[in-house]
Amino acid sequence: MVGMSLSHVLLGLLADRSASGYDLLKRFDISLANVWPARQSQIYTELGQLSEGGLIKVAAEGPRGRKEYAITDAGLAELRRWLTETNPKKIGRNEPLARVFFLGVLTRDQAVAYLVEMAAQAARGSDKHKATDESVAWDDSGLAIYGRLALEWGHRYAAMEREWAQWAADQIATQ
Amino acid sequence: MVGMSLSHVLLGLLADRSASGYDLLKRFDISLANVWPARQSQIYTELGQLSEGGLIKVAAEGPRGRKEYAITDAGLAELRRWLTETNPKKIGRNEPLARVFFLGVLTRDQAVAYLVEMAAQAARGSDKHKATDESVAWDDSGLAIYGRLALEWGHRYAAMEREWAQWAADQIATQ
DNA sequence: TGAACCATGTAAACAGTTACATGATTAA
DNA sequence: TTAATCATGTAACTGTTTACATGGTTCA
Repeated sequence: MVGMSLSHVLLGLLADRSASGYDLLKRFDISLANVWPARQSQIYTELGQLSEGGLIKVAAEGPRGRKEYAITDAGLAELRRWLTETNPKKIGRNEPLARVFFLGVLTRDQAVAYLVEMAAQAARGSDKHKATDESVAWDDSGLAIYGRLALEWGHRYAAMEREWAQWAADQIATQ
Repeated sequence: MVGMSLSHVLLGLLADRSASGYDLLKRFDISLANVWPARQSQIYTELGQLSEGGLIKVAAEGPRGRKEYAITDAGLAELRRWLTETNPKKIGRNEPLARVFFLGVLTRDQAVAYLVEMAAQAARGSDKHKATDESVAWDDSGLAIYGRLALEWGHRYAAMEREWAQWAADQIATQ
């Protein structure tokens, strides 16, 4: 097990259903893009390593060199071990918020504009969430059930950020 | 300019006040640890590169080989350029939330326990924020003013996550 | 027949973490 | 005198991004 997190995310997606690298890439885009982004090259590399390590296997080959991967028993055990016996590291990087610390080097107008833009971005995020919610064909698989919980998190996050950014812009503007 | 983000964060801290690598390391811990963590080795390496690039300079040398860095005019210009002319990438990794997607491979009790622990963690985060707020000697520098806004963000974030996790645990438990 | 999409793979560069390594100064 | 703190630096490794490279299949 080389990559500690992307590898487990891939195991999680394959636990829901077998898929090719290409399928997984698209599934990332609709579900995990906001919490664990991954590039095409990284996904293919990681699939190769997981396969070599016996945590997934090529279950079928299709046209255009398509390889459909399925999780193995060892992979499922590893996924469960990761979820129950290791702690997620909670610290995450947040560039938009990191920038806020340094707005003091700009003019007040520029700082307010930055915060207003953050609020607008959050509002746009809300709309996008709503659209995703309506467009995704939710089945009753575990991934769909928990994916909807995560979507609700995104909804609340966007609302919180919009309100905070409006409040912050007001603090600076009326200071 | 090699590192795109840590380098700018260091410029931002040095714009507030000159400091040594050691000082910066501690300032990270109290202010930026939750939005842009950085290790000692990374900070020292980056300071070397910024210095080589003329964005900061050694303003004074003290005991034990201490080097106090100060931002240069070029560095301040670069910081402003970064803040006003480039867009922050908003996507960030969130491992605790990423794991939520895959709770379907666990038993219901295990999944609920995971969400309850997330709520507890968020509650502990709230307490820690309050403690930080009270312990930090806030001056009226730009960094202090905007740092307080970021602290309020952390406060609201923790409250949102606590409420969401409680709601989510309830959804699964009573399903 | 050409555009859109399906599908995979590698190499180089960059960013971040862990581990190692050293030594001076201060305060109890 | 010894423990805590101050202070810097490098090497190896892991993880991520960008760029390059190739070609098959489907549908209008």
